[in-house]
Amino acid sequence: MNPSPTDDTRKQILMAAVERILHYGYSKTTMAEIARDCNMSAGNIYRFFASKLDIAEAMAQKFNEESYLTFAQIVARKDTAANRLRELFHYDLARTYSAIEDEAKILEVAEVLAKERPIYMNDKLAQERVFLVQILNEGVAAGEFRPLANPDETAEMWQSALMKFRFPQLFSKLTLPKLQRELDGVMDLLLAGISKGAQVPAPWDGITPSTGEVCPVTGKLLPASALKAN
Amino acid sequence: MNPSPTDDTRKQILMAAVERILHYGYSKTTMAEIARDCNMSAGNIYRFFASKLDIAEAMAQKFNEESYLTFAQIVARKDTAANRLRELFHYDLARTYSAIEDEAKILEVAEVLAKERPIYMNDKLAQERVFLVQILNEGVAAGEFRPLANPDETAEMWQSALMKFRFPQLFSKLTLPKLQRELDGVMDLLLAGISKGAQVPAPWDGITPSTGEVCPVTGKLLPASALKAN
DNA sequence: ACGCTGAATGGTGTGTTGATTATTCAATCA
DNA sequence: TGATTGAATAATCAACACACCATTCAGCGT
Repeated sequence: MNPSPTDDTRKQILMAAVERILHYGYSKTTMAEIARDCNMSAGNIYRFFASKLDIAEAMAQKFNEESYLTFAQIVARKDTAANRLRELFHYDLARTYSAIEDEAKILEVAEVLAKERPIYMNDKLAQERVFLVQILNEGVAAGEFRPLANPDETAEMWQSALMKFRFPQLFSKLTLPKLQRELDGVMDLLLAGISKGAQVPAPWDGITPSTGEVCPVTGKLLPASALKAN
Repeated sequence: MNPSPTDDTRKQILMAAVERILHYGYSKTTMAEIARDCNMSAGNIYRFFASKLDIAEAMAQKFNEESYLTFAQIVARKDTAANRLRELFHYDLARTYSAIEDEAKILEVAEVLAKERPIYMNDKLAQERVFLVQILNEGVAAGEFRPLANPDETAEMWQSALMKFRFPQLFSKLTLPKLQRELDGVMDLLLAGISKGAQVPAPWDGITPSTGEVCPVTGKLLPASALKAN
């Protein structure tokens, strides 16, 4: 609970690592260098972090927790639920984008983490979903949105649909204004989809009328001429 | 117009290339091998394809055109617009997924093309959008959907939101049933968003009430403690 | 005992060399 | 003359040796 010396050392290591990684990149900074910055041996770092990858994860978590502070502010703000959802996603996009712009090396951390720690990406999404669900529920309670059968699932679907705007690997070469306009467009659709008058589509059974060849397993149409016979 | 000998040769080269690439992968098949299969010299291939990459593109285009045949069938089908949209995306997902499953080497072609020919990916999206716009317009005309200010833009937004389900690089490690369920969930939201009663959200000005620090440039909130001072 | 070091280890990058390969083009063929 | 070849070229790839680095742990110091 209280700041133990262990926590301090952990923080010190993390700070040294962040500084070096932001400057030289993840792969170019070595455990020995981080240790030297902290006046300790490389081996000793392992008493505080199980691996170099865990340092990257802690770094990302720190970055994300800073976002969560703002997310919390946005959630608490006196505004419509729709506006708060917009705020939240726009804030996230702008922050991630500018982080990459002026700290290009941070992209490498994101890539390493996405490849080597896919579970962390899921955790991150789950953490963020808490804020989304909160806003969604308030929007429903306020009569702004239609009743949602499963708000947590709705939040997941939002994340799915907005994936393009949340992962640097996917947008790093598009311009921010273009991304912002597109994000707005998708959110228009999603917001309309949970608006009061929206008609929830009937569950779809996936059965396809028989025109053309039908795959016996999935019931889906096959192309008129398949690359390969099934 | 008529099948000229030039077209025949082109087709022959493409067929030989497809066979080899599907079996050995893109990088492992050489122009010399393709040429040998066609009883010609490697140099001669360049009279029919400007580069090896163009062969990959032609291969992808052929694969996609097979899909477009089915897309056309789906568009022409007697069903609700909503069901046809579902059909179309489910068909595309299932076909792409199974292609990767039983022709793993095809993923390499997709990756090479995405990296070396990003423009082709845009073309592909534009080609597919034609089908989407058609269904959207019919849905509006039939009174099934609300009037759409700009159907082409709506189609773009759909593509944006469904990106996760259309690019093998993004989903190759998830299971098909999981993907199908998630695709349905996102489409539920998107369909509700264009349903008759849906309320189009008011345009958003992006101005944020002043709580916490505000970035002078974007007007967006900064995190309580930023990684780096601006 | 406990916290730490620094040498040992295995795996992973890196640089170099020698093929392979995509691509071009002057020369040949029909 | 137009279509095709195959040698020439420059770029990329593969293999090898070597250095480097993340990670471990036996032992030292406190």
